[in-house]
Order: sequence, then C-alpha cells, then structure tokens
Amino acid sequence: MVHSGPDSSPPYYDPPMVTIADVARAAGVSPSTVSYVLSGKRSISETTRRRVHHSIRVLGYQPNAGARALASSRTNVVALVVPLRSDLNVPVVMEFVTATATAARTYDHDVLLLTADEGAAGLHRVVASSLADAIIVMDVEAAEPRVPVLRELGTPAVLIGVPDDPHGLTCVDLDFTAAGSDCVHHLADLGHRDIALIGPSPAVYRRGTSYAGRFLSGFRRTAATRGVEAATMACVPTYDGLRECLDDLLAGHRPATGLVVHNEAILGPLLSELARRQLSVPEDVSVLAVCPPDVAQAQAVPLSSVDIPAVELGRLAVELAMRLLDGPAEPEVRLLPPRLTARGSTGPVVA
Amino acid sequence: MVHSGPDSSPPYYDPPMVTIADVARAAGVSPSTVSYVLSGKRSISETTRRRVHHSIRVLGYQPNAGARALASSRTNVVALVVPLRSDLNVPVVMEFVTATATAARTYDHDVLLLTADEGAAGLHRVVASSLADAIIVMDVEAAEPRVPVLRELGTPAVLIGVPDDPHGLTCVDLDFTAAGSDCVHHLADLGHRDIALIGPSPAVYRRGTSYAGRFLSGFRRTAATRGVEAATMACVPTYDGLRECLDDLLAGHRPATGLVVHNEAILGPLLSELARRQLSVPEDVSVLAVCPPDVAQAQAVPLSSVDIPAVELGRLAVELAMRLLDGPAEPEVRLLPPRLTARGSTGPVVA
DNA sequence: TTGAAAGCGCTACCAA
DNA sequence: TTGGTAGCGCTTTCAA
Repeated sequence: MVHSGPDSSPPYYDPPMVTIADVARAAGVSPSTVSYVLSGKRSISETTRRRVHHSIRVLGYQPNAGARALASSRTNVVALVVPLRSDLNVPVVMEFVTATATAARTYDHDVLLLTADEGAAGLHRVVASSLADAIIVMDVEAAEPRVPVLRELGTPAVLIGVPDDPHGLTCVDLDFTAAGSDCVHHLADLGHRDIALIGPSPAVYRRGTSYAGRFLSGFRRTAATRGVEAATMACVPTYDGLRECLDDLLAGHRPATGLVVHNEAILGPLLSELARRQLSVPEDVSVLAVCPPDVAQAQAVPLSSVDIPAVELGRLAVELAMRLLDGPAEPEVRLLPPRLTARGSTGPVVA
Repeated sequence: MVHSGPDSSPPYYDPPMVTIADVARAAGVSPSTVSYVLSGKRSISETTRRRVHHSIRVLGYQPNAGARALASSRTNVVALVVPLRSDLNVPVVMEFVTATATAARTYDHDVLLLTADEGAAGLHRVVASSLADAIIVMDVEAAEPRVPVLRELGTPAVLIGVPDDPHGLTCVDLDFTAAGSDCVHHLADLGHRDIALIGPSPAVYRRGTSYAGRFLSGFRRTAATRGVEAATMACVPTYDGLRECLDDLLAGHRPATGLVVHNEAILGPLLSELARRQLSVPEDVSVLAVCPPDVAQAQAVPLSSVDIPAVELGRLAVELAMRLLDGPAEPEVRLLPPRLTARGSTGPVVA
C-alpha cells in the first residue's frame, strides 16, 4: 500500500488567501468600503463598519502587504541599520534593536534589518526598491559617510548619534557631552583631584564614532573648568587591555582616585583587577560607569552610573520617524539629558 | 525678502521612480524581456541581455519590492523572531541576528525582525499578510507553543533549537547533549571525580528552554557513565547569584574541582570570585565554559570552552530556509557537533 | 454614505 | 528568442 493520509501531504501548500474582495462579498459591501473601514479615510455608517469588521474577523482577513504597498506607496516598514562591530557595546545595541522593533509595532509598522556592511548602497537599495518608508541608522560616525546619501535620498531618516554636520537630518542620542561633564562634576564634588577616563576601544575613537568623541570633550572641558587632573585612555576591551590602562592610570606619583568608565565590556574585568590589586571600591578608588542601569546593577559592586537609555532612544527614534512620515517636519537634534545614579561605587576621597 | 533657494524646498520629495517599463523603453525591448533578464527564467540573447543590463545601470533601476511580491507571491524576505529575554545570552543572540541578516543577503533576501512577544499571533500576521516567505525562530522551548502554529501555517520555517516534538519541522542547533557529554569527558579524563554544572538562570530551565535541558541531560548521563560526582545548579546571572552557587559547590566535604559553566553572563564574576577566594585556575579548580570563542578568549584567564557557533548556525538556518523555499524538502534536525577548545583553564586535579 | 473602476509595477502565461 | 497582456490585491479617485 502506498503511503497516504495526512503524513503524505506535501510539506507546504498555499493556505487559502483571503482577499479584500472576499471580505466585501461576505459583508455585502464593495471592496472600497472595506478599504475605507480599515483606513478610516472616510466616514462609514456604524452598521456597515460593524458588518465589515465582523467579516474580517470571521474570515481572518489580513491585508496583503505587497498589494497595499504597491497601491499606496507606503510599506509600513522602517529599516533599521545595525552595526556589525564587535567592539561596540553589544547589549546596548541589542536593547536598542528590540526597543525599536517593539515601538514600531505600536505604530503598526515592522522593522527590516539592515547590516552596516551594506553601507550607503544598502540605503539606496532599500529606498529604491520601496522596501521601507523610513530609515533608522545606528552607530553614527562624526564624518558619517551615509549622511550625504541620506540627504539626497530624501527619505525620512533618523540617526542614532550626531554626525559633525547634522544639517537637515533628524538625530537622537544621549547628550554625551553633558554626560562627560556630569561625571567630572560628580567626582570633583566628592573631592577627587585626579581622575581618569577609561574610554572605548581605540578603534572606536579612530573611526570618529560620534558618542565617544562627545563624551571625551565634555569630560575634558569640565575637568579643566573644575581644575582637576584628568587622564584619558582608550581601552581595548580585553583583560590585558584593561590591565595596561590601570598600570598607567594608577601608577605614577599622582594616581587617579576616580575612574570614569565609558566601556561596558571591561567593567567586570576592571572590578576583578582592582580587587586583585587590593584596591577597594569606593574607599581606594571610585568607579563611575556609563552603561545601561541593569549592567551597572549586575556587577560585583553595584556601580554608580550614567544610564544609557537604549530603550527610550529606540522608542524616540521610531516616534520621530513616524512624525517625518506624517509630513514635513523640522529636522531636529534631540539629545536626552543624562541621568547619573549613585550606587555606592563612588565616594569621597580618603586622605 | 522671503526665504527661497534650496533651503526652502520641502524636506522630502518623491525621487523619480524608475520602472521596468522605463528600462524596457531605454533598451528597446519589452517589459517582459527585462523581467526575464533579471530572473533568468528564460534564455536571452547575449546582445539583448547586455542592452538591458546597461539600461538598468544607467537608469539606476531597482525592482519595486511590493509589485514584485504581488505578482510573484514571493517577498524575498525572511522573518526572524528574536527573543526579548534579558536572561539570555545577549552577545550570542546578537551574533546570530547579524549572521542571519548577512547570510540572507547572499541569497538576495532581507530580514524582517519580529520580537518574540508577538508570539504565535506574530507568525500568523506575517504569513497572512505575505510579509515574508519563510520564518526563522530563535529561543525555542521544549514545549514550544509556536510549533503547532508553524506546522499549520505550512510556511517554510527553521527553528534554532529543538522542541520536544520536532516532527515535520526543520531545526538547527548545536548538539548540546553531546556538548554536555564532552564537557564531562574532558574533566573526567583530567582526573576530576567531583564536578559541577553552573547552568543558566532558573527561569531558563523553568520555561523549558530547549538547549538548557539537553545540555543538562548530556552532562548528567555522562557523569553517571564515568562515575563522577556531578552537582548541577541553575544560576541567576548576577554576582550574588553566582556567589550562592559557589558557596554550595565549593563547600562540603567533597568540593567540586571542575566547573562547567553554561552561563555566559557569569563567567567574569566567576573568575573574580574565585580569585577573591584565593582559588587559582586551573590549579585549584578547572573551569570549562560553553560560549562563543571570543568571549572565552576575553576573560581574565582564557577559558577552555565548547564553542557556541552562532555565526554558523545563522548561516545554516538561512541556508535551510532557502532550501525549503526551493521546493519540498525533507524536514530535518541538524545538530552541529560540539568543538571543545582547551585554553588553559582546565587541568589535571592536583592531589 | 457608498460603489465602480483605474491603476500601482511586476511576473508569467500565451503567442509568435 | 521575444512581445503582448492579464492579472496579483489593494487604494483612491470620480460618480452617484
């Protein structure tokens, strides 16, 4: 006997597609009426609306995305360009990605994922093929090569980060300049006269990553203002890299008593290494991190930190993108004010 | 004087859309010919092909995705469902996501991002609205609630992870059972008689996350075979959680001399805490991790580890999805054999 | 308040 | 080897 029954059915068969015409027929109205019920673009009598909604539910109707995009020139998709770099803060990036996707859904949009390695060509492709209505770009550099493309594409776009020339573009970010400044103030207020910034990987600075430079300049400027001695070092995110940094920063005749760490990946190693060197936090050295709150909490010593509000930024980016889609809006650079939370890893200098 | 000039132009204007008809006209052929040149679905004379390609390049033509999807019932998009959980291994998830996106591009596909919080409804939505041709699902649980939906949708799908009943579904994953087993063998071969597994968060086990259970059972079974004493503990991924684990595992009259760590987030804290307790690795205690190689390398002590091949898995998942799209294919569960790399954190028991 | 129907840009069938 | 053209399912004008 030949195999038969449910198991011999082909693995994939097309499920019966329900169209707007099916709904219209079932509800006893015209397709255009169904369309208008869905879009709300013209007034519909209460009874008609109910009948239509009922049919939609019963038939399990879902508008065909392609057809809708073709007819309306709106895809209801936003493209999100994520960095591939591993020297970036992975958890922050991931938080951002999920926040964006979640926020997009609240506006009835989906997210198309682009990787940064496609570069400007990727942006072109997505726009020219009408795959998305708007673009959100992460990991923006100071001299961002994608910025001119974005401008000439004329597609609604939101940058996470601020390039040197944000003219005509919508950007959101944490106010890293203020963050750098706040960190210095916090430590200076506690009496520290010798502080140090342990920054991201040299590669991050080298390619002019927007936030790194801004944090650095806020840090330096305020250090000068407050008259504190401030060393700054890029730090390769490995245990050895960190060790080198510490050797430099904690040696000498005026070792740093306060460390600002703008490099999430080495927070753990830093605390281990300090412990190994018999330095206790915050008695011997204060540690102030720049990272998401949950990361700060999870360390061996809960860290005082300036939050990186990835979720808020994601939400905000989507919100601004939607505003751009709704019609011409003034380009703006929106910087969220930093929030510093003391968690016990920073304290007064012990004489 | 009223503002005028380039600056007063509206921020977004529709760029002139180039259609297949434009290309056809420019090349002096019919639209269908252009279409066939692009799809390769029928033979085209060399001269025609060249003329068409030339026009495409000159005009900068990009096929409209919506129109193409509507006409061909193929979106060239795969949906990727990512977990939102923060108790998961974020870097692994991110590696996987980027690997998937990159691999998809090599097949001329894009990736639509879905978050797991949409659940089965999200799968429904994407399929019913023809947003994607195939679905890749991460973070699969043993009694995966999305599995029945996936089966009845009949859409090509690939799971990362293996549910209890993978019947009719295509799955890829690391062979975690073998991985658990290999870890025990490695330590037993080094002479360890008392070993322990520090696993993922209790929440991960509680919801029956596929890989966690399989690793655990491989670990236990082999421990029994080899006659070694094997403790197993779930570990909340915080410093305190870890401390508790260690208190349990290293105390008693037969403390563990070998630790297998299937919890990436606590690797750093673990090493710090061991150092704090004056236990050196591997002299006093061997540590064997399950994590991506770069994470293992970056620790204070480079860790012997079983690799989690996120990139390979992403590629493979896409590859299998593409195969499913090409026509009926046998469902299969593809488990990658584990690879254990010794990096010096595991050694013989010191008597 | 509703319907009819003309496309949106592309694919793929039917002809040649 | 090529062209003509009928749709794919939807939105949106134009008319009633």
